[in-house]
Amino acid sequence: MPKKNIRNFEELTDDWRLLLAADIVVFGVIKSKLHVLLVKRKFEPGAGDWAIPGGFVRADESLEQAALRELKEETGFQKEGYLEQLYTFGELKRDPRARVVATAYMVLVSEPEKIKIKASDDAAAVDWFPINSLPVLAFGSAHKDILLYAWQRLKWKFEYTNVAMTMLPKQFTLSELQKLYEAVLAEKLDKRNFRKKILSLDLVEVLDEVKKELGRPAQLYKAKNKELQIFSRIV
Amino acid sequence: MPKKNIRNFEELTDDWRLLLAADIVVFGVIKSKLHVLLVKRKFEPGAGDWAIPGGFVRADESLEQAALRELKEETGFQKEGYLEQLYTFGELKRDPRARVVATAYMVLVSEPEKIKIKASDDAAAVDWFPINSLPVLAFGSAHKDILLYAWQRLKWKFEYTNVAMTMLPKQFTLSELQKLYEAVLAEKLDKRNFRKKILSLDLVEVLDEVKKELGRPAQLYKAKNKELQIFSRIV
DNA sequence: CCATCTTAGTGTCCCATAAACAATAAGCCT
DNA sequence: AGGCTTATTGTTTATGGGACACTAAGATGG
Repeated sequence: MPKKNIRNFEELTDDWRLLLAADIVVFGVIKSKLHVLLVKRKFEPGAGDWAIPGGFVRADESLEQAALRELKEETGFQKEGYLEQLYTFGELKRDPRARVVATAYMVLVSEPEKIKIKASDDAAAVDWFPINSLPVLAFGSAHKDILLYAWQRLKWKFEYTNVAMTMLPKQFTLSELQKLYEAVLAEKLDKRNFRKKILSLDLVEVLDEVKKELGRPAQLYKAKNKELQIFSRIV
Repeated sequence: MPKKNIRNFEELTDDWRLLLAADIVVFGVIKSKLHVLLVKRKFEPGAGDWAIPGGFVRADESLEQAALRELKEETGFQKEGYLEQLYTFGELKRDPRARVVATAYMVLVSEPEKIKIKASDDAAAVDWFPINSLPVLAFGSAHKDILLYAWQRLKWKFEYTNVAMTMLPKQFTLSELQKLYEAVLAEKLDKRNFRKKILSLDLVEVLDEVKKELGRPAQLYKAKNKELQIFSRIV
């Protein structure tokens, strides 16, 4: 029977000893498909399987710092864009080595193809995977559950906030914005209703440049406000 | 400089040693006002101040188990009703004794006046406080921030889900349901629109009993579905 | 230069739901 | 019977979401 409580910190024993991990789900859109960044584990448990980047939180850093440090260490990329805490998974037996509790974060990046990623010493590889064709993941269903939870949250954020602005380059066309929404929500949207809504919410600002590609040139816009705003409903 | 990573669990040193706490915000409505359950701390830090019930998670129990165990130990009441994880607060220097990370939970109870609460050995007192007239709280602004965060979340849940059903007795009148909404949202609602909405969402079932008090007797209802359902908007 | 291809851009109608708003009903008490 | 208290019920208006198809601008190639 463990001690009833901890009044003096020196009483701390193995009864309360656990590790806290920070896992980071990184979302980016590549070729109009939503992707997540995964690392191939080099060591046990789960060596050879793909996993969400993450690692243990040190006693002298905040949870967010730990999440971003691990991301940098494992994938070589510096945070840019949006960071949000998702959920803390605290069931027993997530890691056979010890009691581990994991707090999951979500990071959104724009133009993932331009980000240089490279596997660290601890990872055998780093790569982007389409959210709907994931490889075999380590840690049983735990990491897959986290990914699907994160995707759910991301969909919600797209429907009710302007968070999409953090996944776009400085300049973009309304068609690009719509393709981003369609990639995240995994559904087609009506072009006219979409543009009407975006413009009426005053999310974007017209630039005096156009983007010329195949077809009629498209008006370029920039985000009017990158701070998170919550709306009643967007799409 | 700490070690770069933990490959063998035996390498665990003080660099990764921290305590995980579970704090539980308990909401109940008393006399048509939203209240929270607090404990008066008997020991340092914050002895004499009021605080959210909570304590450290043991290595052999899940986060939820820890939250409910601490609630039981500190206030003497067994969980009943709704439990939801809120957020994990991981900044440094929350507790002067050691590095502490805290995961906050929210519990909703019906008929709080009927619940017997009693201070444990570790607490000097336990009591309910109206959410908008809180006492001086321990841990700087940390616990107050958690309470306000929890209240925000609760409001959202009331607007978009049927979670209110978990805060009602088995039988209730529509006026009682409306008073519950008004207590949580801290605003007056239109009686006709409210009843129309509740009935159209099929949240309740008519009983063949009425409640007689002062005035015209009121139809009694029961919840049709206590499982959490999400709607586009309720009130 | 004209036809064709490709993507950008635009407006209307209908329906469902939100919001505002007041009179009647049922029981109790004196 | 009249007055008090709380319960119950419907209509109108305004707003926003959802469905829907044609025109515009530039590029290319015959």
